[in-house]
Amino acid sequence: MSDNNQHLEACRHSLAHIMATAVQNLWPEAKFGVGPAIDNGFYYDIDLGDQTISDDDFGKIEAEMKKVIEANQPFEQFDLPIDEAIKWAQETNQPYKAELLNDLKREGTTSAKDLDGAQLGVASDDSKVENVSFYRNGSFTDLCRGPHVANTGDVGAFKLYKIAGAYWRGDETKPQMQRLYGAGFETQEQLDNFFKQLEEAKARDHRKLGKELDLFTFSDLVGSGLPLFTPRGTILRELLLAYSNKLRTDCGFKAVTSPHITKKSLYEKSGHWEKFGDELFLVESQETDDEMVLKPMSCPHHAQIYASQPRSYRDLPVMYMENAVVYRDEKTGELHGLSRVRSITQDDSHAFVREDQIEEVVTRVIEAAQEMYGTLQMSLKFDLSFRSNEDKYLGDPELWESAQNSLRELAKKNQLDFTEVEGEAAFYGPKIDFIAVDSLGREWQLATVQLDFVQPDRFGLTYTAEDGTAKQPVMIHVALLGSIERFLSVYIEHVAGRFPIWLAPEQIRVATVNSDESVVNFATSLVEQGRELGLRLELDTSNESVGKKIRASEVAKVPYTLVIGAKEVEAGKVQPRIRSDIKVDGNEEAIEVDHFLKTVANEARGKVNKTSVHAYDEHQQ
RNA sequence: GCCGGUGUAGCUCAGAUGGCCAGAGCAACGGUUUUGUAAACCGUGGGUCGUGGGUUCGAAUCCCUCCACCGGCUCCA
Repeated sequence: MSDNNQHLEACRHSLAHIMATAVQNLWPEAKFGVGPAIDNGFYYDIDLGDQTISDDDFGKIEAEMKKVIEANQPFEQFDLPIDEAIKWAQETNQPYKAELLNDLKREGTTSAKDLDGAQLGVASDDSKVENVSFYRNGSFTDLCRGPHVANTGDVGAFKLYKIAGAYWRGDETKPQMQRLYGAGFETQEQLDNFFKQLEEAKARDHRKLGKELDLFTFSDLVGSGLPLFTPRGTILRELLLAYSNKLRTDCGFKAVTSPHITKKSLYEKSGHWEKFGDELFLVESQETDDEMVLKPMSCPHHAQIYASQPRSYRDLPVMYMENAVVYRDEKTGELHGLSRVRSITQDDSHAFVREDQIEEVVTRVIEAAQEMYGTLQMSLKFDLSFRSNEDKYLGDPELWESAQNSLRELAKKNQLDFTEVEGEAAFYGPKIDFIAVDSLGREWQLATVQLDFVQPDRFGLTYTAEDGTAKQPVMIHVALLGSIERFLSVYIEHVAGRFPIWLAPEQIRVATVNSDESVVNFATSLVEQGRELGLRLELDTSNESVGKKIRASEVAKVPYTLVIGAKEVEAGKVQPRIRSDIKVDGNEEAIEVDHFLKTVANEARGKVNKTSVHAYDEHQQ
C-alpha cells in the first residue's frame, strides 16, 4: 500500500470516529458497533434504541462533524488492560463494544467478519490478549487499533449520503443497527468526482435502460422477480444464448432438455433440498401424492440422463448443455432488477469425465469463457473458490483437497490471473469463478466451472473402466453466461445500452424526410433488402420533422440511422449517421445502398461466426 | 426475511399545514404542415392519487393492513 493510500485510509477511518463523535453529541444515548474505512469512504453502525436517524438528519450530523473538525482535536492513542477495557464499555453503556471485548478476552481473537476494516483493538497476534488499543478525540473514546490521522483537522473532504440497516456482526439472528455511510476523499474535487460517477452509474442503470430501450418489464400481476422480455430484449437473450451455445458446442457439449417440475425426492438425493429447501417453489399435483418442486437447477437432471445407460470409459467425456429456466424463491428484499430474479435462465452445462480428462475439459471451458468475454470486451479475473473449515460442505475432505489442488494447477498452467478465496465453494465442490470487470470497474461473477465429486456419488453414477471395474465419473458444472438475466443486467450497464452491431436489437433506423411516394418506396425497399441480409431494420415514415426522427433514433441508441429523401432516391446512395461510440474508418461520403447493407451485415457477423447468427435466424422462423 | 424510505396519467414530476370538478411537460390520438440530420404548430382523450380498511362533515394529504419499488443488511446451488 502506498503512503497516499495509507493516509486516505486513515482519513476515512478518522472520519468514522468524527461521525461517531457527532452522533454521540447529538444523541448521547447512542450505542456504537463497528466503524471502518471502506472503498470511497467510511461507515459506522449505530443503535439509537427507539429513535432512528433518517437522511433528513445528514445536514445536522455534518454540521456537528464540521465543528469537531474545526476544533482540530488530536487523536490520542492509549492502551488499557482488557478487563479495564470491558469495564469502560460497561460504564459508558456500550454493550456492543463490551461484547467484542469479551470475545476478545475469551478467544484471544474474533472472527474475520468483525475485523471488517481492522477496527478492533486487538493488541497482538498472540492468542492471549492483555492490552487493548484505544483512540480518543475530544470527548469521544473508541476501542480501535488505528491508525488515525494526527488530528481531526486533517481528514480531507467528506459527505454523508446513505443510511441503511445492518445486522450486528453480519448475523441475521442478531439485532439490526443503522449503518450510516459517508464518502471521504483527500480533496473536494475527488469527492465531487465520486458523486458524479454515482450519477453516471445511475444513468446507465439497467433497470432504467431496460424501460427506456424497451428490453424488459415487470408486472405486479405476474409477480415480483419475474421479468417479461419484450421483442427487443428477447433478441438480446437469443443472440447471447446462441453465442454461448456455439462456444459450448465447440467444447463438446450436446444440448439436452429437461422439464420444469420435478419430484422433490430428486433434490433430496442430490443434497440440494437440505441446503436450499426453503428456496424451492412447491408444486402440488391433483392426481398423485408426489411432492413436486419447480426446478431450481438442472444438474441432477443431467445426472439422470447420464445414468440412463451404461457408460464406458471410451464414451467419456459425456457433456450436456441446456438453456434452462429455473425457479428460486428468493427472499423479497433480495430481488433487484434483472440481477436477482426468481425465474432464471441459465446456460447450464455438465460434463461427466474421467479424472484424467478434468484438465482437458476445464481448459476448453476456460478458453471458451475467455473468448466470450473478449468478444464482449470485458476483462476477466479468476477466483479459485475453495472450501473453508466450516461444516457446510458435503463429501470427502481428501477429495476436496485433491480437487482444489488440480484446479490450482490448471489455473497456473493456463496462466490465469487468479486469487484463492476460502469459503466460497459450492457445497459439492470447489470452483473457478470468472470475474468480469465492467466499464465502471465493478466486478461480477458470471461464468463458472465447478468440480463435483458429491453428486456422482449420491446418484451412484459409474462408467466401466478399461480393467472392467465400475468407476465414478467426476462431474464438471459449467456456465458461460451464468444467468442470462444477471448477465444482461451487467452487460446493459457495461455498454450503457449501446449494444454492438451484432447484438443491437435494431441495427438500422430508416427515416424518411417526407411522405413522397418515391421516397417511401425507396426506404421500404431498402428495409426489405436489409432484412434479406439478416439485418434488423425499422422504418420511420411518421409525419414528423427530420430532427425529431433523428432524435428518436439517437435516444433508442440505434447504431445506424439513414435519412432518406429525394437526394438519396436520385443518387441511390445513403449517408449513414453513425452512433457516436462506433469507430469508423474511411470517409464519410455517401455510399451505395447495397454496399452499405452488405458492410453492416458483415460487421454484424464479424465477432460471432455464422453458426450462432444462423441459429438465431432459424429460431425466429 | 430484516432496517429505513418511496408509491399521483404510458414516462418524468407539481399538488405546505386535510377543503372549490387533481395539474404540467413528454408520449398517445386527431388535424394543420411535406419537413434535410437531437424535440414543427393547434387540438383531444387519459388518473376512483398502489391496495383494502379506519379517523373526519370532508382524505392524494392523517392512522393501520397488504402489495410493489428504492437504499442497504443477510443469502445466492
